[in-house]
Amino acid sequence: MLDIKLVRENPDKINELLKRRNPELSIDKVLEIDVERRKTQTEADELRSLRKNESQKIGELKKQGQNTDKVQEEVRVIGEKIKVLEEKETELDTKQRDLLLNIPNTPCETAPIGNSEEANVVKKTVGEIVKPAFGQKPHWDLAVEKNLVDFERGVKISQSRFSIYRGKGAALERAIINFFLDLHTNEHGYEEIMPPVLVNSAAMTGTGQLPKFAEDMYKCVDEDLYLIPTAEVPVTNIYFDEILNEDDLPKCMTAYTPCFRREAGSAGKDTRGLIRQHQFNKVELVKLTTPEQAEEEHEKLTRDAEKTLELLELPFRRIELCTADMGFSAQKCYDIEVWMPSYDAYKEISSCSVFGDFQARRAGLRYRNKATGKTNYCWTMNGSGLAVGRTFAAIIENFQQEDGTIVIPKVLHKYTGFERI
RNA sequence: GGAGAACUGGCCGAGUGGCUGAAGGCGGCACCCUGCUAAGGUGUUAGGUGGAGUAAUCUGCCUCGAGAGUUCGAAUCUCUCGUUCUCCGCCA
Repeated sequence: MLDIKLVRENPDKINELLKRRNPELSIDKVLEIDVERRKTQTEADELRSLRKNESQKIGELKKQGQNTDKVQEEVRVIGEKIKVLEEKETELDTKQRDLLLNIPNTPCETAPIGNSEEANVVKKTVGEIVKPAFGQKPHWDLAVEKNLVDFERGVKISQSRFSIYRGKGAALERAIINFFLDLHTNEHGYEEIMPPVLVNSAAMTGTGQLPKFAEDMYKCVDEDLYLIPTAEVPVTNIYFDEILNEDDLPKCMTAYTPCFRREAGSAGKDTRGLIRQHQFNKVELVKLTTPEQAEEEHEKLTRDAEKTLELLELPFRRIELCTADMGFSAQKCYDIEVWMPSYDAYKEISSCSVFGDFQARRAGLRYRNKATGKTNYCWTMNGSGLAVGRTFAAIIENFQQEDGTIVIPKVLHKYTGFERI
């Protein structure tokens, strides 16, 4: 959620930044309501102040044993007026909040400007793309052939885009998860978190999934609970409505969870294989930082995610997303894309975003500034490190041999217990 | 699911209708004292949202789990909901 004070003070700047995302975005409507809201509040405040003072007088008069009927009646009338104003206040307040909740974050100044993914900027490319003479099979064929993933029976017990890892496939998926977690906790200094995968609407609102993206999530019928679309939601909200000490920042956390997405708008896209499933495994990285730490910590976080691919020896590249391609809550975002032979292209495998205080304002994540004693909103950022299923797909596609076997990357051997499939 | 108890500032904890945005303690911060990474003293320290001012700062209002109600006036009384603890029941 954008800071209303900032919006009020720099309306032109905010509008300009928002329009870099989408020319239709504007905060004008919010500002209109803001003016009225403040006016109403001032009126109500004055009346409340009056009531308070008068009520206090009644107390004193009663102590002196005087009759207070007349004053009481006057104050009662004031109370009625206050009630009317308070209703208006609440209404305007809600309206303003609703509008703000549906406005995306402003992209940072340096984000590449553009109106489609064409404008994304490649920042670096790592590893060589080897196109073997024999021609690699796409992972959806290879995984079925080797009985690593059972797509058809997954659909039978659930629905389309749900699948079953089995045998060495399940072992490989588990190995990747463990490898990621071990690397991030032991080498990169993250705390491992194993959070609930069902969370309430407050948490979903805190990280920006609600109210705008309600139709993309699975929701419990009888309770205020949603299946998480990413571990970002429970992990970022761990400190919901808390005030942290500056000394405790940055908070670096990593979590493996299954993730659940309805993929409402993507019918027909990536229907084959593991790329776009309704349920998938992901190891997430989340950091809560001060604004000063944010840039450096984001670079580190992105490198931490990239490190996993380097160790797996998968070719990948980092791109910086342009203003139109960034997620709702992000102000800056790097995507890491891994080489996928079946697409003959790089495919997104991790998104490392900085949210500024956009999420923290929604989630009430604050810290106490050591020098001034004042509280401040944290900055939040996250990145998947990485989508496990996509990593799985990349491994079996990139490392298949002419003889039909798949060579497992060395770093995984101690987790899988086998070196080839 | 049923019964009882509880929910107050960063934390602990007083507070049963006006003098309480809230005693006291801990923790934090500042300064002082002290010859050794100890102990002590003094002061300071909630959040939100408005208004005035270039600013330092001054000032109104709201907030004692959430919401509704009673009242001239609610942390304090009533109701609903949530959460926690204890006991009972149920349990793939």
